[in-house]
Amino acid sequence: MHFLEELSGVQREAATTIEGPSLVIAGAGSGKTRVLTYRIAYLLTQGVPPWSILALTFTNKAAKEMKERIAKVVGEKTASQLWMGTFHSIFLKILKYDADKLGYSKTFSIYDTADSKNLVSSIVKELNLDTQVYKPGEVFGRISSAKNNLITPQAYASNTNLVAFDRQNRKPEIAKIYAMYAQRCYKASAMDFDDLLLNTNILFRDFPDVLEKYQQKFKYILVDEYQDTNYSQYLIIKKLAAQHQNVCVVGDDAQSIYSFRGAKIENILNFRNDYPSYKLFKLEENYRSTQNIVNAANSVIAKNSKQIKKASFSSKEEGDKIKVLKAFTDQEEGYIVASEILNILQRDHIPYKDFAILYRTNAQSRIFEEALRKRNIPYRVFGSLSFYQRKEIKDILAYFRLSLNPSDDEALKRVINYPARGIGNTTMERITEVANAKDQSIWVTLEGIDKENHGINSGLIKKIKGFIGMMQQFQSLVYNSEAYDAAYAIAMGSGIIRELKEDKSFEGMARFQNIEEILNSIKEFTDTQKAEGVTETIALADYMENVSLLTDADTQKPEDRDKVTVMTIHSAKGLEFNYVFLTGLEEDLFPSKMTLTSPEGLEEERRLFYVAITRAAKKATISYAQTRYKWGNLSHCVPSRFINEIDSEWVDMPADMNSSAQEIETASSSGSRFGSNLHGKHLTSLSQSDASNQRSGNLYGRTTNEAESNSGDVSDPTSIVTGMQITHERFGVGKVINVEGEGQNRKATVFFQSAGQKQLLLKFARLKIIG
DNA sequence: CGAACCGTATTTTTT
DNA sequence: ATACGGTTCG
Repeated sequence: MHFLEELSGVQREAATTIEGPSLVIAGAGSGKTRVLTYRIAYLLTQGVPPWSILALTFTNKAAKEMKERIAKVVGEKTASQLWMGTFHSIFLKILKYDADKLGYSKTFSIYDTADSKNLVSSIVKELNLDTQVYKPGEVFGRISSAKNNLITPQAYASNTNLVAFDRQNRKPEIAKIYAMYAQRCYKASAMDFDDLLLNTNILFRDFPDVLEKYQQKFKYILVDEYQDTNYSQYLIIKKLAAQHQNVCVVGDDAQSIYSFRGAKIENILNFRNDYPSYKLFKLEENYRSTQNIVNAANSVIAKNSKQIKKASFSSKEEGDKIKVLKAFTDQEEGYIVASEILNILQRDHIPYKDFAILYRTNAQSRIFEEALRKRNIPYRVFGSLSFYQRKEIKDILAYFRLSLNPSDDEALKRVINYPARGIGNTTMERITEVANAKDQSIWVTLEGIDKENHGINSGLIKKIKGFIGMMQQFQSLVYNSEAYDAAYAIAMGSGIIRELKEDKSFEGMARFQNIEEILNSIKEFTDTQKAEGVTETIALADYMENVSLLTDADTQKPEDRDKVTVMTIHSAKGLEFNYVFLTGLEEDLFPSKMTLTSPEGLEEERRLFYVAITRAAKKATISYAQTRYKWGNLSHCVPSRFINEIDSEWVDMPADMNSSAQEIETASSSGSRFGSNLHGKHLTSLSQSDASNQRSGNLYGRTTNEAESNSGDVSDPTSIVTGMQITHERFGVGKVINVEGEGQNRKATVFFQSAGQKQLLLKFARLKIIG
């Protein structure tokens, strides 16, 4: 058990105290993954069979990495027999086995968020309700949080609080929508993400023998990121652990950032009440980050009221202070961050993968993508438009789903007229109406289209029959062929391949490649399974089970190994990087405007900030922009309160933290017309890293004669208007995006081919109009 | 039915 | 800015 030597005193105790309930409070970077990994390895070396260990992680990636580390200690074969994965994937596995007990098909589908919202939307329309009032996303949110609190439609309708709340919000029909939604999912033999947990609870409640089977099976239960479990998850664990009580939960209340998904920080705070005989382990030493980073993070989180007391500290070097970068525009923020990365790269010769750019919202990714691409810095964006959310991927997966589960109405609606086969909206509306009236799936209704045509003409019936015939072929394929063969036949037979091949546009070709990629991944999946010793035929159903809960963070291609990571703070949870750029630190963006309605909301944003900054091992850099495009127009930004909440001891502020409005004023009233470094600085305000800018700080500092000798110069600022092409004496060709202000204060936002977006005070700008 | 056009809402975070 | 939904015309 040499591996235990890699653990510190507390870590080792936490890893080897295996009997009874344990609560491990693990601060950021305190080696909690290591503790979990070695605890499992330790259990295995003590003779505990791998299949009696249940380890629940927050992401597939975390599970995969942990499994690999365990495999190194105990061997591949043993590690592969562990029950380790996300809540959703583990309970999907359990539900697959007993789905029929709950009245679902064994090949039930999984509705992703988009499917769920579509279904809600069609129910809202069906009930003749206003979609402006009953916004699908919002209604689905209500449904989702009800499910995560184990509130069934019946319970919802009779819960006076919920009903009163909805009535107050002028949405009294939500209970009804929820009931219909649940019914439709059930009829379609489909579960949404929340159902995977809810139905597990129902299975355990209604089938005590099943519960007992798993209670006995799982002698040791481990839960990672316990602070982010919701009530539904909490109860599953409680039930499973009831017999052996060998439950070890690991978490950090300071890193609870998923309350919007129903996570209850109370779960970790109340552990002591649920398991009074629990043992507490506090991992307080941060082995990841420098002292400066840990101190800065602590100084901010101290502003929160709800927390378990712990003293997080670092014994590593002091390190650099947190650096704060100010940018004039969002574009410039991208430019500065990219420059800074390039600087460090050139100075230290370190790999790209040491860097991460983090932000609050996915919408911010584009600017960084552009900036990195311009500088040829390889990067990988996570989230935003995940591979599995792309239209073509969802289309082909819908064919697979419908082949496996003909009741899957959402899949059917997606594919019946893609590629176009002349079965349009009117027809589908009619069919759907009949299906709903008869309380049967659309598929069954289509099958019976002959007998009672519902005002559908013979041409259409022929088309529908064609579709049915095709799907029936696919249905037999998925059961009788290997996964890849079936998938390939469906891709061809459905006409998807033909459709995409015809599209010669750049996007069309990309879509075609994506289809190829998914087919390859199926091939890869079957090959891996075979390599792992599975001898039966690998069917498409096996692949679908595997793929339905994957996110793009789970799929790393070899060529992605050394790239700058670009992602939201939420997805960065659990990861670490030497250099972290925490961007968009502006009020209403981070903290997000949506959260500022409640103190709890702000506290969660603060925890998010804590998570973000503690991702950094060596250095954390914070940036904000003074202006940013929101919904297509320029808006003014105020630096985030979180910047000021960092104890000034641990942070390097830019010389002036003024707002841009004040600066413009200073600039125009500062007297000297030329040669003012101040103007050069604030108008370009590029990074310290851009040496050429620094040196040409007085770029406007020409003599009047020189300037006037240039006959094309703009002498009258009012002659600059939006849309005009101009050249700037240093930035070159650019296009005027926006002009605002009057007289001396007139300024223009200009997009330059070479330098990106700049804001220029026209009074000082040397411009030439070229078109 | 389907392509083309127009208007509007969208940006919180994810399994 | 853009994507999506709804409307209109061929």
